[in-house]
Amino acid sequence: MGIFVKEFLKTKGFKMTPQRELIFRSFFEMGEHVSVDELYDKVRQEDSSVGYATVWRNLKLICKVGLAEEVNIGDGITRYDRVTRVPHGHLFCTSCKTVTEITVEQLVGLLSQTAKTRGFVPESFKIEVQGVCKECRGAAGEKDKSGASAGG
Amino acid sequence: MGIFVKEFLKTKGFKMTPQRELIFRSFFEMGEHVSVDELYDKVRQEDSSVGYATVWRNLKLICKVGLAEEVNIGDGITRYDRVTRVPHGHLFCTSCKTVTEITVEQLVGLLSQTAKTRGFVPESFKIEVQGVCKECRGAAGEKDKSGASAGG
DNA sequence: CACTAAATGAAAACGATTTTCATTTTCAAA
DNA sequence: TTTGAAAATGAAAATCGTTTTCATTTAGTG
Repeated sequence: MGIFVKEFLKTKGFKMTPQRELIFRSFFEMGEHVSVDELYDKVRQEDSSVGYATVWRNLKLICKVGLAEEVNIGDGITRYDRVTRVPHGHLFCTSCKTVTEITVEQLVGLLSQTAKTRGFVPESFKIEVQGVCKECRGAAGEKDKSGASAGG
Repeated sequence: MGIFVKEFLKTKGFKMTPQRELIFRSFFEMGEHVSVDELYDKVRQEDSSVGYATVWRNLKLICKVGLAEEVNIGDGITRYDRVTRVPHGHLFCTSCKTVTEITVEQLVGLLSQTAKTRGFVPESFKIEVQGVCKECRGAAGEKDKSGASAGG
Protein backbone atom coordinates (compact mmCIF):
# COMPACT_ATOMS: atom_id res chain seq x y z
CA MET A 1 0.00 0.00 0.00
CA GLY A 2 1.63 3.11 1.41
CA ILE A 3 3.49 5.40 -0.88
CA PHE A 4 2.42 3.78 -4.11
CA VAL A 5 -1.26 4.30 -3.60
CA LYS A 6 -0.66 7.75 -2.24
CA GLU A 7 1.23 8.80 -5.34
CA PHE A 8 -1.29 7.03 -7.52
CA LEU A 9 -4.13 8.95 -5.95
CA LYS A 10 -2.23 12.20 -6.09
CA THR A 11 -1.88 11.95 -9.84
CA LYS A 12 -5.67 11.71 -10.00
CA GLY A 13 -6.21 14.77 -7.84
CA PHE A 14 -7.07 12.98 -4.60
CA LYS A 15 -5.42 13.66 -1.29
CA MET A 16 -4.18 11.18 1.27
CA THR A 17 -5.51 11.27 4.78
CA PRO A 18 -5.03 9.02 7.80
CA GLN A 19 -8.59 7.77 7.41
CA ARG A 20 -8.12 7.03 3.74
CA GLU A 21 -4.85 5.26 4.38
CA LEU A 22 -6.52 3.13 7.03
CA ILE A 23 -9.56 2.38 4.90
CA PHE A 24 -7.56 1.43 1.85
CA ARG A 25 -5.20 -0.75 3.86
CA SER A 26 -8.06 -2.43 5.69
CA PHE A 27 -9.88 -3.15 2.47
CA PHE A 28 -6.89 -4.84 0.90
CA GLU A 29 -6.26 -6.85 4.04
CA MET A 30 -9.73 -8.29 3.83
CA GLY A 31 -10.92 -11.07 1.57
CA GLU A 32 -13.26 -10.65 -1.35
CA HIS A 33 -16.94 -9.76 -1.27
CA VAL A 34 -16.47 -7.05 1.34
CA SER A 35 -19.51 -4.99 2.31
CA VAL A 36 -19.43 -1.42 3.57
CA ASP A 37 -20.50 -2.55 7.01
CA GLU A 38 -17.80 -5.17 7.23
CA LEU A 39 -15.14 -2.72 6.20
CA TYR A 40 -16.57 -0.12 8.57
CA ASP A 41 -16.31 -2.58 11.45
CA LYS A 42 -12.74 -3.49 10.62
CA VAL A 43 -11.67 0.13 10.21
CA ARG A 44 -13.20 1.08 13.54
CA GLN A 45 -11.28 -1.64 15.33
CA GLU A 46 -8.26 0.51 14.62
CA ASP A 47 -9.82 3.96 14.76
CA SER A 48 -13.32 4.21 16.09
CA SER A 49 -13.65 7.85 15.12
CA VAL A 50 -13.91 7.13 11.41
CA GLY A 51 -17.38 7.80 10.10
CA TYR A 52 -19.54 5.50 8.04
CA ALA A 53 -19.81 7.98 5.19
CA THR A 54 -16.06 8.20 4.99
CA VAL A 55 -15.70 4.46 4.71
CA TRP A 56 -18.42 4.42 2.09
CA ARG A 57 -16.90 7.26 0.10
CA ASN A 58 -13.49 5.66 0.12
CA LEU A 59 -14.87 2.33 -0.97
CA LYS A 60 -16.44 4.13 -3.89
CA LEU A 61 -13.11 5.81 -4.53
CA ILE A 62 -11.33 2.49 -4.59
CA CYS A 63 -13.73 1.48 -7.32
CA LYS A 64 -13.43 4.78 -9.12
CA VAL A 65 -9.68 4.44 -9.49
CA GLY A 66 -10.15 0.90 -10.72
CA LEU A 67 -8.78 -1.06 -7.77
CA ALA A 68 -12.08 -2.78 -6.99
CA GLU A 69 -15.53 -3.24 -8.37
CA GLU A 70 -19.00 -3.74 -7.04
CA VAL A 71 -20.50 -7.19 -6.84
CA ASN A 72 -24.18 -7.76 -6.37
CA ILE A 73 -25.42 -11.16 -5.38
CA GLY A 74 -29.02 -10.14 -5.00
CA ASP A 75 -29.39 -9.84 -1.24
CA GLY A 76 -29.62 -6.09 -1.37
CA ILE A 77 -26.12 -5.51 -0.07
CA THR A 78 -23.43 -4.20 -2.34
CA ARG A 79 -20.11 -5.91 -1.90
CA TYR A 80 -16.71 -5.03 -3.27
CA ASP A 81 -14.08 -7.17 -4.93
CA ARG A 82 -10.51 -6.28 -5.62
CA VAL A 83 -9.87 -6.20 -9.34
CA THR A 84 -7.59 -9.12 -9.84
CA ARG A 85 -7.53 -9.12 -13.61
CA VAL A 86 -7.92 -12.86 -13.33
CA PRO A 87 -11.43 -13.63 -14.53
CA HIS A 88 -13.28 -15.70 -12.01
CA GLY A 89 -16.76 -16.67 -11.04
CA HIS A 90 -18.69 -16.95 -7.86
CA LEU A 91 -20.66 -19.88 -6.52
CA PHE A 92 -23.66 -18.71 -4.54
CA CYS A 93 -25.26 -21.37 -2.44
CA THR A 94 -28.98 -20.74 -2.51
CA SER A 95 -29.33 -22.53 0.79
CA CYS A 96 -26.65 -21.23 3.14
CA LYS A 97 -25.83 -18.09 1.13
CA THR A 98 -22.12 -18.70 1.12
CA VAL A 99 -19.99 -17.41 -1.70
CA THR A 100 -17.10 -19.42 -3.07
CA GLU A 101 -14.70 -18.29 -5.73
CA ILE A 102 -13.73 -20.44 -8.65
CA THR A 103 -11.67 -19.87 -11.73
CA VAL A 104 -13.18 -19.97 -15.15
CA GLU A 105 -11.46 -23.28 -15.74
CA GLN A 106 -13.07 -24.67 -12.63
CA LEU A 107 -16.36 -23.23 -13.76
CA VAL A 108 -16.23 -25.03 -17.05
CA GLY A 109 -15.44 -28.21 -15.21
CA LEU A 110 -18.23 -27.54 -12.79
CA LEU A 111 -20.82 -27.06 -15.46
CA SER A 112 -19.74 -30.00 -17.57
CA GLN A 113 -19.21 -32.62 -14.93
CA THR A 114 -21.72 -31.54 -12.34
CA ALA A 115 -20.97 -32.03 -8.71
CA LYS A 116 -17.78 -33.99 -9.22
CA THR A 117 -15.03 -31.80 -7.90
CA ARG A 118 -16.81 -29.43 -5.59
CA GLY A 119 -20.06 -31.10 -4.78
CA PHE A 120 -21.88 -27.97 -5.84
CA VAL A 121 -25.09 -28.59 -7.75
CA PRO A 122 -25.65 -25.71 -10.17
CA GLU A 123 -29.23 -24.61 -10.68
CA SER A 124 -28.74 -21.59 -12.87
CA PHE A 125 -26.07 -19.11 -13.75
CA LYS A 126 -25.56 -15.62 -14.98
CA ILE A 127 -22.81 -14.18 -17.04
CA GLU A 128 -22.30 -10.45 -17.12
CA VAL A 129 -19.80 -8.73 -19.32
CA GLN A 130 -18.86 -5.13 -18.72
CA GLY A 131 -17.55 -3.18 -21.62
CA VAL A 132 -18.28 -0.59 -24.26
CA CYS A 133 -20.60 -1.25 -27.15
CA LYS A 134 -20.09 -0.36 -30.79
CA GLU A 135 -22.29 2.73 -30.66
CA CYS A 136 -20.45 4.20 -27.73
CA ARG A 137 -17.06 3.54 -29.22
CA GLY A 138 -18.26 5.31 -32.30
CA ALA A 139 -19.72 8.24 -30.41
CA ALA A 140 -16.72 8.68 -28.08
CA GLY A 141 -16.98 11.31 -25.40
CA GLU A 142 -19.90 10.37 -23.19
CA LYS A 143 -17.73 8.80 -20.57
CA ASP A 144 -17.82 11.34 -17.74
CA LYS A 145 -21.30 10.60 -16.50
CA SER A 146 -20.75 8.57 -13.37
CA GLY A 147 -17.01 8.65 -13.12
CA ALA A 148 -16.56 5.03 -12.12
CA SER A 149 -15.27 2.58 -14.64
CA ALA A 150 -15.07 -1.17 -14.27
CA GLY A 151 -11.58 -2.44 -14.39
CA GLY A 152 -10.83 -5.70 -16.01
CA MET B 1 -51.34 -17.06 -20.32
CA GLY B 2 -54.96 -17.41 -19.30
CA ILE B 3 -56.27 -20.67 -18.03
CA PHE B 4 -52.94 -22.44 -17.85
CA VAL B 5 -51.37 -20.06 -15.42
CA LYS B 6 -54.59 -19.86 -13.46
CA GLU B 7 -54.69 -23.60 -12.98
CA PHE B 8 -50.97 -23.67 -12.28
CA LEU B 9 -51.35 -21.11 -9.53
CA LYS B 10 -54.39 -22.83 -8.13
CA THR B 11 -52.45 -26.00 -7.55
CA LYS B 12 -50.01 -23.96 -5.49
CA GLY B 13 -52.72 -22.37 -3.36
CA PHE B 14 -52.83 -18.99 -5.06
CA LYS B 15 -55.95 -17.34 -6.36
CA MET B 16 -56.47 -15.59 -9.64
CA THR B 17 -57.62 -11.99 -9.66
CA PRO B 18 -58.08 -9.45 -12.42
CA GLN B 19 -55.03 -7.57 -11.20
CA ARG B 20 -52.92 -10.70 -11.12
CA GLU B 21 -54.07 -11.69 -14.57
CA LEU B 22 -53.18 -8.27 -15.87
CA ILE B 23 -49.82 -8.17 -14.14
CA PHE B 24 -48.79 -11.62 -15.29
CA ARG B 25 -49.88 -10.94 -18.84
CA SER B 26 -48.13 -7.59 -18.92
CA PHE B 27 -44.93 -9.07 -17.60
CA PHE B 28 -44.81 -11.74 -20.25
CA GLU B 29 -45.60 -9.23 -22.95
CA MET B 30 -42.56 -7.22 -21.98
CA GLY B 31 -38.96 -7.95 -22.86
CA GLU B 32 -36.32 -9.07 -20.43
CA HIS B 33 -34.76 -7.06 -17.62
CA VAL B 34 -38.08 -5.66 -16.46
CA SER B 35 -38.08 -3.50 -13.33
CA VAL B 36 -40.98 -3.11 -10.94
CA ASP B 37 -41.48 0.46 -12.04
CA GLU B 38 -41.56 -0.44 -15.69
CA LEU B 39 -44.10 -3.17 -15.11
CA TYR B 40 -46.11 -0.87 -12.86
CA ASP B 41 -46.26 1.73 -15.62
CA LYS B 42 -47.35 -0.80 -18.20
CA VAL B 43 -49.99 -2.31 -15.96
CA ARG B 44 -51.43 1.09 -15.15
CA GLN B 45 -51.82 1.93 -18.82
CA GLU B 46 -54.55 -0.68 -18.78
CA ASP B 47 -55.85 -0.27 -15.23
CA SER B 48 -54.65 2.72 -13.29
CA SER B 49 -56.20 1.51 -10.06
CA VAL B 50 -53.65 -1.23 -9.55
CA GLY B 51 -51.34 -0.46 -6.67
CA TYR B 52 -47.59 -0.55 -6.66
CA ALA B 53 -47.44 -3.11 -3.87
CA THR B 54 -49.67 -5.42 -5.86
CA VAL B 55 -47.40 -5.24 -8.87
CA TRP B 56 -44.41 -5.83 -6.65
CA ARG B 57 -46.00 -8.78 -4.86
CA ASN B 58 -47.02 -10.41 -8.10
CA LEU B 59 -43.59 -9.95 -9.59
CA LYS B 60 -42.24 -11.75 -6.54
CA LEU B 61 -44.89 -14.40 -7.04
CA ILE B 62 -43.84 -14.92 -10.63
CA CYS B 63 -40.36 -15.61 -9.30
CA LYS B 64 -41.64 -17.78 -6.49
CA VAL B 65 -43.40 -20.13 -8.85
CA GLY B 66 -40.31 -20.30 -11.00
CA LEU B 67 -41.44 -18.34 -14.03
CA ALA B 68 -38.87 -15.58 -13.63
CA GLU B 69 -35.83 -14.67 -11.60
CA GLU B 70 -34.20 -11.57 -10.32
CA VAL B 71 -31.31 -10.01 -12.17
CA ASN B 72 -29.03 -7.46 -10.61
CA ILE B 73 -26.77 -5.40 -12.80
CA GLY B 74 -25.44 -3.23 -10.02
CA ASP B 75 -27.43 -0.04 -10.49
CA GLY B 76 -29.49 -0.67 -7.39
CA ILE B 77 -32.60 -1.64 -9.30
CA THR B 78 -33.80 -5.21 -9.28
CA ARG B 79 -34.94 -6.45 -12.64
CA TYR B 80 -36.75 -9.59 -13.60
CA ASP B 81 -36.08 -12.07 -16.36
CA ARG B 82 -38.35 -14.79 -17.59
CA VAL B 83 -36.79 -18.16 -16.94
CA THR B 84 -35.96 -19.39 -20.38
CA ARG B 85 -33.89 -22.38 -19.34
CA VAL B 86 -31.52 -21.34 -22.10
CA PRO B 87 -28.39 -20.09 -20.39
CA HIS B 88 -27.45 -16.69 -21.62
CA GLY B 89 -25.38 -13.69 -20.66
CA HIS B 90 -25.84 -9.99 -20.62
CA LEU B 91 -23.68 -7.30 -22.17
CA PHE B 92 -23.73 -4.16 -20.06
CA CYS B 93 -22.34 -1.13 -21.81
CA THR B 94 -20.52 0.89 -19.19
CA SER B 95 -21.05 4.00 -21.25
CA CYS B 96 -24.69 4.10 -22.33
CA LYS B 97 -25.94 1.53 -19.80
CA THR B 98 -27.73 -0.56 -22.38
CA VAL B 99 -28.20 -4.26 -21.84
CA THR B 100 -27.93 -6.73 -24.68
CA GLU B 101 -28.52 -10.43 -24.47
CA ILE B 102 -26.20 -12.98 -25.94
CA THR B 103 -26.05 -16.71 -25.87
CA VAL B 104 -23.21 -18.53 -24.19
CA GLU B 105 -21.92 -19.47 -27.62
CA GLN B 106 -21.85 -15.84 -28.61
CA LEU B 107 -20.17 -15.04 -25.35
CA VAL B 108 -17.35 -17.42 -26.00
CA GLY B 109 -16.93 -15.94 -29.42
CA LEU B 110 -17.05 -12.47 -27.97
CA LEU B 111 -14.35 -13.13 -25.46
CA SER B 112 -12.06 -14.94 -27.81
CA GLN B 113 -12.27 -12.76 -30.88
CA THR B 114 -12.89 -9.42 -29.29
CA ALA B 115 -15.07 -6.92 -31.02
CA LYS B 116 -15.46 -8.88 -34.22
CA THR B 117 -19.11 -9.77 -34.36
CA ARG B 118 -20.74 -7.27 -32.08
CA GLY B 119 -18.28 -4.47 -31.78
CA PHE B 120 -18.52 -4.74 -28.04
CA VAL B 121 -15.22 -4.31 -26.23
CA PRO B 122 -15.28 -6.37 -23.05
CA GLU B 123 -13.56 -4.86 -20.04
CA SER B 124 -14.44 -7.37 -17.37
CA PHE B 125 -17.00 -10.00 -16.70
CA LYS B 126 -18.68 -11.81 -13.90
CA ILE B 127 -20.01 -15.30 -13.78
CA GLU B 128 -22.44 -16.24 -11.07
CA VAL B 129 -23.71 -19.74 -10.51
CA GLN B 130 -26.69 -20.37 -8.32
CA GLY B 131 -26.97 -23.77 -6.74
CA VAL B 132 -26.58 -25.82 -3.61
CA CYS B 133 -23.21 -26.59 -2.11
CA LYS B 134 -21.98 -29.90 -0.77
CA GLU B 135 -22.57 -28.99 2.87
CA CYS B 136 -26.17 -28.03 2.29
CA ARG B 137 -26.94 -31.09 0.27
CA GLY B 138 -25.54 -33.09 3.16
CA ALA B 139 -27.53 -31.19 5.76
CA ALA B 140 -30.85 -31.20 3.86
CA GLY B 141 -33.79 -29.34 5.31
CA GLU B 142 -32.89 -25.67 5.53
CA LYS B 143 -34.64 -24.71 2.36
CA ASP B 144 -37.72 -22.77 3.55
CA LYS B 145 -35.99 -19.59 4.61
CA SER B 146 -36.78 -17.12 1.88
CA GLY B 147 -39.35 -19.02 -0.15
CA ALA B 148 -38.15 -17.96 -3.58
CA SER B 149 -35.94 -20.33 -5.49
CA ALA B 150 -33.94 -19.65 -8.59
CA GLY B 151 -35.17 -21.57 -11.55
CA GLY B 152 -32.81 -22.96 -14.10
C1' DC C 1 -75.29 -17.97 0.05
C1' DA C 2 -71.74 -18.16 3.64
C1' DC C 3 -67.23 -18.71 5.14
C1' DT C 4 -62.21 -18.66 5.14
C1' DA C 5 -58.06 -17.66 3.22
C1' DA C 6 -55.90 -14.93 -0.03
C1' DA C 7 -55.36 -10.54 -2.40
C1' DT C 8 -55.60 -5.69 -2.74
C1' DG C 9 -54.45 -0.54 -2.19
C1' DA C 10 -52.71 3.09 0.47
C1' DA C 11 -49.62 4.39 3.46
C1' DA C 12 -46.05 3.69 6.51
C1' DA C 13 -41.82 1.30 7.72
C1' DC C 14 -37.52 -0.31 6.50
C1' DG C 15 -32.73 -0.27 5.35
C1' DA C 16 -28.88 0.46 2.42
C1' DT C 17 -27.09 4.14 0.01
C1' DT C 18 -26.11 8.89 -0.88
C1' DT C 19 -26.06 13.78 0.04
C1' DT C 20 -25.75 17.90 2.86
C1' DC C 21 -23.27 20.99 5.61
C1' DA C 22 -20.23 22.88 8.90
C1' DT C 23 -15.64 21.97 10.10
C1' DT C 24 -11.06 20.15 9.53
C1' DT C 25 -7.19 18.75 6.83
C1' DT C 26 -4.11 18.30 2.94
C1' DC C 27 -0.82 20.12 -0.06
C1' DA C 28 1.06 23.28 -3.48
C1' DA C 29 2.63 27.77 -3.79
C1' DA C 30 4.34 31.85 -1.85
C1' DT D 1 6.64 28.38 7.58
C1' DT D 2 2.46 30.57 6.35
C1' DT D 3 -1.47 30.81 3.40
C1' DG D 4 -5.42 29.73 0.67
C1' DA D 5 -8.10 26.75 -2.29
C1' DA D 6 -9.69 22.35 -2.87
C1' DA D 7 -10.59 18.09 -0.90
C1' DA D 8 -11.92 15.18 2.99
C1' DT D 9 -14.29 14.29 7.15
C1' DG D 10 -18.15 13.14 10.58
C1' DA D 11 -22.77 13.48 11.91
C1' DA D 12 -27.08 13.79 10.57
C1' DA D 13 -30.55 13.96 7.34
C1' DA D 14 -32.36 12.85 2.82
C1' DT D 15 -33.14 9.57 -0.76
C1' DC D 16 -35.01 5.80 -2.90
C1' DG D 17 -36.03 1.05 -3.89
C1' DT D 18 -38.00 -2.49 -1.32
C1' DT D 19 -41.06 -4.60 2.03
C1' DT D 20 -44.62 -4.72 5.55
C1' DT D 21 -48.83 -3.31 7.85
C1' DC D 22 -53.62 -2.98 8.11
C1' DA D 23 -58.30 -2.35 6.97
C1' DT D 24 -61.08 -3.79 3.29
C1' DT D 25 -62.36 -6.47 -0.70
C1' DT D 26 -62.42 -10.59 -3.41
C1' DA D 27 -61.88 -15.48 -4.91
C1' DG D 28 -63.02 -19.96 -4.51
C1' DT D 29 -64.90 -23.94 -1.69
C1' DG D 30 -68.75 -26.16 0.23
